[in-house]
Amino acid sequence: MANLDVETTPLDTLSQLEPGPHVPRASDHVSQVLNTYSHAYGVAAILKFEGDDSASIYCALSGWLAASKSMVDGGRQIIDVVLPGEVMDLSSGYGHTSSVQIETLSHAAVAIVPHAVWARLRETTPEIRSAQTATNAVSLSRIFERMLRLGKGTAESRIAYAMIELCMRLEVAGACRNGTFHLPLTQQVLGDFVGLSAVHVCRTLRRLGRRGVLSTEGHMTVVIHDAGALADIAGIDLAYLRREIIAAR
Amino acid sequence: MANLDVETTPLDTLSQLEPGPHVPRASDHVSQVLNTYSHAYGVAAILKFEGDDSASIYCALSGWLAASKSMVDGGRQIIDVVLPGEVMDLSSGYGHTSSVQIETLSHAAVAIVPHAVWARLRETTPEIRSAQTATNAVSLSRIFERMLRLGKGTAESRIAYAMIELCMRLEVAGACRNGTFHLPLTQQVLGDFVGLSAVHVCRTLRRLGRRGVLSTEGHMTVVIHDAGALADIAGIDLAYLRREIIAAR
DNA sequence: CGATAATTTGAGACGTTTCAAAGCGGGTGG
DNA sequence: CCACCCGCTTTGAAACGTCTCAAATTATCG
Repeated sequence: MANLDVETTPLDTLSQLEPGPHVPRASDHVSQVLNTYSHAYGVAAILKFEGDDSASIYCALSGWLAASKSMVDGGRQIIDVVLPGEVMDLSSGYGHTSSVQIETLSHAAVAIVPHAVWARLRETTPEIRSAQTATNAVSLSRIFERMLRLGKGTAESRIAYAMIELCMRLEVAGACRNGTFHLPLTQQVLGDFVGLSAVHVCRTLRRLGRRGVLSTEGHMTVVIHDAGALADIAGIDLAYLRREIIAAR
Repeated sequence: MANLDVETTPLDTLSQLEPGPHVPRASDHVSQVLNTYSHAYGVAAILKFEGDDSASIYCALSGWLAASKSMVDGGRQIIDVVLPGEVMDLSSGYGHTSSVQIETLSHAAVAIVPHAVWARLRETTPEIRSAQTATNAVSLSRIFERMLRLGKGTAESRIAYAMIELCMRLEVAGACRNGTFHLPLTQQVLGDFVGLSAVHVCRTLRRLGRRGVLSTEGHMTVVIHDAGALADIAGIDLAYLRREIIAAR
């Protein structure tokens, strides 16, 4: 957690990236810019501390990022995760300090683009502009859904919701087929995301497993068997949620 | 909670409003626009349901508003509150549907300004533009702080944080002096804000009272006696928090 | 002043956390 | 290639915090 290995070797695997809708595959120019500012990181590398100036956007070219906050007594809450192909723009329009810490959850290639550069890109590329507007909106909606379950909501509904949300988002990037997807997270980290202890994440996951709703294989590969039941437990309507938290293409 | 009394009598008490920094007292033009679109509501009036189109901004001229979400089983979480003089712009830049419900927490005069109008106002009034940018940033920071405590954080730290945040925000509007301020909220509503049951809000408030950290008078008038102790319980640094969650003037 | 809503307090149930120990599993170095 | 080691998962048992239910008290509003 105090790891800070910054192997800032420019990444040349960018072309392998299957971009989500937020990073239109369109213009080579965009790819070029992302490539220029890309860096490779190990697991749990801290890209930015809370309180640092936030003057860049973060695009996960591969791997997962997290924006988190911590309490003095050590507890950590993950505010949002950034999946491959997604962009996190903390400072939508202001040059303030960051109220969250940015870190990698897995090995990751990250494009850290200065705001000035990104703004210029946005001006010259209408697709980027509209995509980002939509992205900001759905990000907020997702945070609100999670917040609702953090406040009112059992362990089961938090886990169920998280699985549904991550599945839907990964589908966009083609990283989820037939309800099967891999999470590069330990149960500890998943707990930091949904507001539960690692032990209770384990128990909850296994309880859902015993009921046949989902199953896990190896290190955090999840298979959703009964999406309807999972949605009931999460307390959401799948179609409504998709409209709410996935950016329209 | 199902109340929907819409007494849309245009409000002429606007001039009484002591505007916060978000609504620069400056141009009469702004006041005029707000006045044009202002309506008076009773307690618990629902201004917008979750899922409705969101094509307006909400400015609390007097009274408090809340943005909330509810679970199917009835639990409600208040995502954010809007204090007198503050503006809530859900759809910063997109014409989507709202992912939250907007309602009044008290009697309130609310300016509901269509986006098109507000956008024009923003273009012609630089102060509005920059104020709104700053407002958006601090709103997010506050939500993140609350989210952290919703996930990790005891009842005491949630209540303590809420009191500090509300006190700081009310100071801006001149509605808090020497740590004394009034909350137009029942303990039930406060519970919906901090993610606790009404009963536990009561217990926590009284426990803090017994320790001499704060006291309450009548219906939710709060007096903070020991801000330092309260900040410790909330797990924050007062100076840092103020920079983070209060818009620079 | 009476009706109604909100607060306060107690007691018990429930869900989650913590602590602890026992199984995997994957990676590394011998 | 095997054995070891370390981190992650799994499970149990007990402690803790919060919720629910219920009743008494206090405030508010008409």
